[in-house]
Amino acid sequence: MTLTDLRYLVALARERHFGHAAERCNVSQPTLSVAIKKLEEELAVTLFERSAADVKITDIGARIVAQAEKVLLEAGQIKELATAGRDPLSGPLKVGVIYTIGPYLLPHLIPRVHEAAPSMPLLIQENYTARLAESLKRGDLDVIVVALPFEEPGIVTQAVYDEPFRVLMPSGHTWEKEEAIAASSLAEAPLLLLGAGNCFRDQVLEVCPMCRSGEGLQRTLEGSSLETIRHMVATGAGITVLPSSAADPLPDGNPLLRVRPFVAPEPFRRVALAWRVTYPRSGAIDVIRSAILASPLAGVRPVNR
Amino acid sequence: MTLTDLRYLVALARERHFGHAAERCNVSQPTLSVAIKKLEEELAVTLFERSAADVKITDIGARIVAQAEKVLLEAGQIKELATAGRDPLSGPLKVGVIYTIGPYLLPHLIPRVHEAAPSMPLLIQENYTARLAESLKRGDLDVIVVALPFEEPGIVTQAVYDEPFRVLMPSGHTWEKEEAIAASSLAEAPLLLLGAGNCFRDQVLEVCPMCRSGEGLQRTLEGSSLETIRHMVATGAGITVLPSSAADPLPDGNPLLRVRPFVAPEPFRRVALAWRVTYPRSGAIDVIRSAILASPLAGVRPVNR
DNA sequence: AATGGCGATAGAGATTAACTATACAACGCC
DNA sequence: GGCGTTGTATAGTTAATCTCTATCGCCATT
Repeated sequence: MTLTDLRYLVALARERHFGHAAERCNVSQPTLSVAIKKLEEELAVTLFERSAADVKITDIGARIVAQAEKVLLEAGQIKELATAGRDPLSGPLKVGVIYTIGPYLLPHLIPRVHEAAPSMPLLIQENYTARLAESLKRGDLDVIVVALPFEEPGIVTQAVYDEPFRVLMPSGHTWEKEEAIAASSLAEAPLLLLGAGNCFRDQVLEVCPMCRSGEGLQRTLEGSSLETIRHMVATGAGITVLPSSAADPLPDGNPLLRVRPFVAPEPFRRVALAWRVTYPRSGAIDVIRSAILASPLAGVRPVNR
Repeated sequence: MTLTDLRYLVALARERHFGHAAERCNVSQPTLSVAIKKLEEELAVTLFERSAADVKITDIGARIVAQAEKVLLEAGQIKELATAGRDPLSGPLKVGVIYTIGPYLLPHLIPRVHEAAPSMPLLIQENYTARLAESLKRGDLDVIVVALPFEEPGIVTQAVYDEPFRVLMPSGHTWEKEEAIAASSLAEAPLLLLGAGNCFRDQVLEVCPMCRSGEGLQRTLEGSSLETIRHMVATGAGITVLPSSAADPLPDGNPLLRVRPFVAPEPFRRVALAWRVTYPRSGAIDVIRSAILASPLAGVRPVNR
């Protein structure tokens, strides 16, 4: 029993004439005859009474035809689903973003994606890189926004932008009069850092290797966020390093805080998109990338692909 | 897209492993691989993300699989319908009976059929032979009970029983003292007859050809029934001829009526079943025949097949 | 760098589906 | 009653499709 057989069956039930039904199915009369006969043998029931005068459907035949129509209808739905699903910009997209990017990127990203792909709602999760990577590999996420380096088997990445780091200090700090800060000097001040698991923490420590050893001078704030640290800096608890998208939007006239760049070469992080090599909706990822690049993130430099 | 493809699809969605899914479908892994690939091409959507680690279903794939399961379920219903319909004794049987048999046969027939084939309800219609024949050919009836001769293209008949004719007369009639009545004498008395269209009327006139010409002596009662005629005979309006199944059950002590046989050779009618040569439920017809023969119809003689 | 698991691909063989041509059955017509 | 017409079934051939075995290639792991 195949869907073709069922189509023949339904056609014959409608036409009550092998020749006409065959014509409607664009096959020859013997083809349809044989198919019906085989179907009757397979089901071991007589579906039609053939006589010279006409073709009559049996009671059981009529019931089976009705069921066959239902099958064909449901099968047609598959094609409809496929047609509807063919557009990579339709259907929800599950996006993951690391904590140190989300709050600054998403307010810009979301409306832009909505405009570019109105029927692609975003399901967003913020988390650590490691957690995002796991979700991505499991299929719980479709694409994630992380900082490089990021290498995972089966995952491809595409750099989107570079983002320089800034030094954030309280007003009145001794470095306030400097134009730019040298990375090496970070070890001198109490440096407030995010907890382990945040890649940004590691990147900052890489900028200033001495900070790692100069124990006591840096303080790790578990379960915290950049915003929390910013407030702590404002109270004079220490200094910190922020990505430009988090640091630069601060009103320069903020009475309690001062932002300074690093001396060249500026340390920076490279932000990238990552997805499974096998992920089929590349069009959706393109939209995300474009929307990120269209977002006004302070200080960032696009990376040419 | 075939039902087989959909079975492969559903299996793969369940197993998330080409090899295992193929095994479950009793085919080789390449067979399943190719089938899925072709399905994806036909639908122009990616249903699964393949990677070394595992097989993930896409969102659109999951929706299509759900739909495919629905299709397979409905298709399975076809087999169930066929299995249920394979028994010729299941499902209603549309039976036609001529007016001069119905009232005497059906009260016996119906309970016997119900006992022999409980899941075969009878849909019964009484009518003239010509009307029954038409309905039978149209397919509105499955089998009819008529008197022979009955010849129609595409229709087969099977004699069931012979039924002798009786003379019915009011008490006190001059023939009351006769043991048996000669057919030729019928022309002498006012003979009450059914209206045109009833085959029994023609059969009676054939028994007594003189009645046709002896005008005035026979009276045609249009729109009447044997029972009505019986009552008229009781009032002394004339005599009539009845089939034995209608005449013999009359209590012989009935004060108003007398029943006499014809002198040999007794005239009789041959009652038969008729159905389309193409009708597939011959088992159902056998049940009807057996039930008729098991019915206690007064005076009838079974006809060996 | 080697290995093993897993899906994709290639090529051969077998099955099946379709066609054309024709047989066969039934009915209607002359 | 023979004959033509109509309509379905059958035969035989060809083509498409399905499925197989064998093998490749990729990737992740040891």
